[in-house]
Amino acid sequence: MAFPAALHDHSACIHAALDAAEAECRRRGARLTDIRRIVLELVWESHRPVGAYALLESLGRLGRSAAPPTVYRALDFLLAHGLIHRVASRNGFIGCPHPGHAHGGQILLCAQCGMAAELDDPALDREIALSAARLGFSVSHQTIEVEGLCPTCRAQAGDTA
Amino acid sequence: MAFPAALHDHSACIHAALDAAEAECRRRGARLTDIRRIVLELVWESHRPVGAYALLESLGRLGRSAAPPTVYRALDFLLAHGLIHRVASRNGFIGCPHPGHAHGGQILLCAQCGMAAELDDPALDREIALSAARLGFSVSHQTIEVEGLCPTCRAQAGDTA
DNA sequence: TCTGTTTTGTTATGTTATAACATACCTTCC
DNA sequence: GGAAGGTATGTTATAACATAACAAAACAGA
Ligand SMILES: [Zn+2]
Ligand SMILES: [Zn+2]
Ligand SMILES: [Zn+2]
Ligand SMILES: [Zn+2]
Repeated sequence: MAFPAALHDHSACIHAALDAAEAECRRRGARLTDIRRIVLELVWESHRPVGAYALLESLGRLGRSAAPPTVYRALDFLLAHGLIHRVASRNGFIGCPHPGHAHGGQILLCAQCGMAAELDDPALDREIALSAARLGFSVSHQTIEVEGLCPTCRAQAGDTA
Repeated sequence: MAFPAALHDHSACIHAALDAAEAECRRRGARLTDIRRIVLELVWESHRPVGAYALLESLGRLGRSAAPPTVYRALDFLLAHGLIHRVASRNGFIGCPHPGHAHGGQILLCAQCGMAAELDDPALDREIALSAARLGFSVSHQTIEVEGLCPTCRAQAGDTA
């Protein structure tokens, strides 16, 4: 899962995500309604976490103005079916590039440009489960949010390490 | 860092935390004022994450009623000096049992009883840094919040695994 | 004591999230 | 087609979390 480059064909990202979502919903017998699809599309407008109220405004700009519960319900649906991840440290949401494929949320966040990417390292999951087990704790769900500098921003800052 | 047992001498936890905080502030030349000490004590009232507004109410009950900024300022101070950790997924705060000793936030949260404990596994930090580096990402700060069942609650649920 | 700095108080407001209930919309079975 | 039951959305209000901006007080060093 590479970090998104500053410039890339982002419409491809959106299309891929929407297609994957359709497929996943079909597979699960879940209904990807208009509102849900639109919200997912809006979440995918960038690779940065988006807040619920920003989505609300975007909806308004599309002539689909709504109240908070509408957005939160759509987000809940998308979360429940693994189509987006919640970014707790930012009160925001990002699209998941590979729904269906089981994985906990391991998210990299660039402090400079705000871009997010998934780490998705199974060794990490294992290490956490193992480490927790040593304390007698059994893991059901984990949130990993890592802040730092993305490759692009490091290069800009002259970080050659 | 063991998971706190359901029944334990919690006044000892509080005393130890307060003493450690005094020491750490002395060492740093930071002023642990009345309000800050009281808020820290209130954070330590349990091993569960506490919200800012719950602290506000507790303060009121102590006859020390205050407005939100007072509590948030105290929390900011305690965070800045590593005396508490923020639990992003719960909008809450827990006391740090070993301030001074550098460590990222690795927090275990029991879904049943709500108790929290720190994992504090350096191997985990290393694995994250390494894994991120493979994507060209340099880590500055990480939030790990793991939900699951604590030993006590597992036993209660009959989980023998 | 004076002076500058840090801390706390106070008021107002911004931001994020949910409760509760009404309405509309599909789906299935008759 | 029409009723019944479930699912989804609309709507209003409010709860929960967090900060901006400025005033007053406490503190520390000269
Ligand atoms: Zn893209
Ligand atoms: Zn970046
Ligand atoms: Zn304790
Ligand atoms: Zn428990």
